[in-house]
Amino acid sequence: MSNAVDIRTLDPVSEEPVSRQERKQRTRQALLDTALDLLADRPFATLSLREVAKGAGLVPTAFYRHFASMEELGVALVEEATRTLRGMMRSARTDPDTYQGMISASVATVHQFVRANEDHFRFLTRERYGGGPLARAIAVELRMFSGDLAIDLARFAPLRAWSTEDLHMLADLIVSVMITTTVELLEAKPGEDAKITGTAEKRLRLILLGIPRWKTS
Amino acid sequence: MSNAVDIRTLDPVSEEPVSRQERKQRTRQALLDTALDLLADRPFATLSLREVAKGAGLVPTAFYRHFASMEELGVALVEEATRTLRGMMRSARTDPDTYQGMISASVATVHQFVRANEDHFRFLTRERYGGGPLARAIAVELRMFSGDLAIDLARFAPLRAWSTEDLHMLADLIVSVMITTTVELLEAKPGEDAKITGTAEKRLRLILLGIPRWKTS
DNA sequence: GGTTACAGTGAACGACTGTACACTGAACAG
DNA sequence: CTGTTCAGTGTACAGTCGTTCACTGTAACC
Repeated sequence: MSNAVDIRTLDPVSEEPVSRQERKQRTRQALLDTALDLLADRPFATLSLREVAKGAGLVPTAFYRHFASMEELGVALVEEATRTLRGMMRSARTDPDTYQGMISASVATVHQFVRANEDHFRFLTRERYGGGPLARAIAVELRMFSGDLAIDLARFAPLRAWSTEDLHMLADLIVSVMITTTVELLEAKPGEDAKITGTAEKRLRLILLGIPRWKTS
Repeated sequence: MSNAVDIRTLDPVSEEPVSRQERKQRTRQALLDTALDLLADRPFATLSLREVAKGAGLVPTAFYRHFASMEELGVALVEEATRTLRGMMRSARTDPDTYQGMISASVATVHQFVRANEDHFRFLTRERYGGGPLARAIAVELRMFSGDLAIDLARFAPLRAWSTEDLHMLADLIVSVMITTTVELLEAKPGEDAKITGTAEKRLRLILLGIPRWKTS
């Protein structure tokens, strides 16, 4: 009566016997993946331990072999999505020579990363404002993101003389434009990407136009 | 054994006998109010019909006398919160003579309305990104908000020549700054208000500084 | 080769969920 | 005064929830 399946026969590619801890890590990842799937159209707080376990092909109690609670899985999800976010920031960090080059390159990077990791960005933007501990964890990460951006901005000649407070103000503003753009991309119907990225570039260009006239405090 | 209480004796102020439909409207409002209370630290989707009913002093089944489902209550909540939002927009619509005057007045209005209606703004910002039908309804409302702002902006001399597309781009940018400011206010610890509104004014000032140099398309 | 560690199973629990149904009593219309 | 309307009650049911506990089989260890 057992409908259990020998996992080793499932994937014809990996014939080598997988170690036990490797298998454990795989099911852990399966739990994270199905959770992310289920989160496509609902907030994290509505996920039940049971449906995540079922989605990963597990009996409910087996869940506890990997996470002590759903909240702990949520934290792991934040870490995973955050890794993607940091990857994006690393990709965006270039030393372009012109404003326009910097703008279009940054927007293109955001566009590319959002489209390649929709689940992660949807999760981050959803839960950022959802309240609870996840929102706080994501807020901390975004502040780091913004702080790093401020440091990068400080290297640009027109911003050399700016106070650190004003640099943070500018960085936050840019980040908020990027978040807005991300949400727009995630809610967009197919074919609207070009328009969204175009508007995003405009917004950044307008902001940067104000820089030369700014009197820092 | 009945612990029912004659409602008319509860409030010593309103002695006059209230009509039936008036009473119905009161309990309906009680349902909305307790829902808003419970939403202080969790997303709407986690609210149960039973706890909202209990919070309003009702037996679960009585809930259906007022709303066909929790989702319908959510829609009513969006309408209520949206009314506050429109009130804010109406208050902010002045014809100031200077940029700086317009900026500080607008930020002050946002500050005042957010502090006076924290529940409504928390609900709106939380559910805006929470997915589901509520998020869509709120998104529609915010687009209207942004559209109205674009029309207002069109009256300013420096923006007379701008294309409507660019005006919408600018309006969206300003709205996104206002939303960011609202979230910051709602997450602020006591005493941080001045700093937050100050930063908000800076962000708007920076944006407006770019306007004269903008070449509209 | 015998023993241990441990990922996953399956049954059971008490609490909570939305909803159906028959009801009560007071405000209302005639 | 009489009959109707209807906001609110109480009971009940079928699901789902998180969590417990004793268990099984196999990879890993000595």
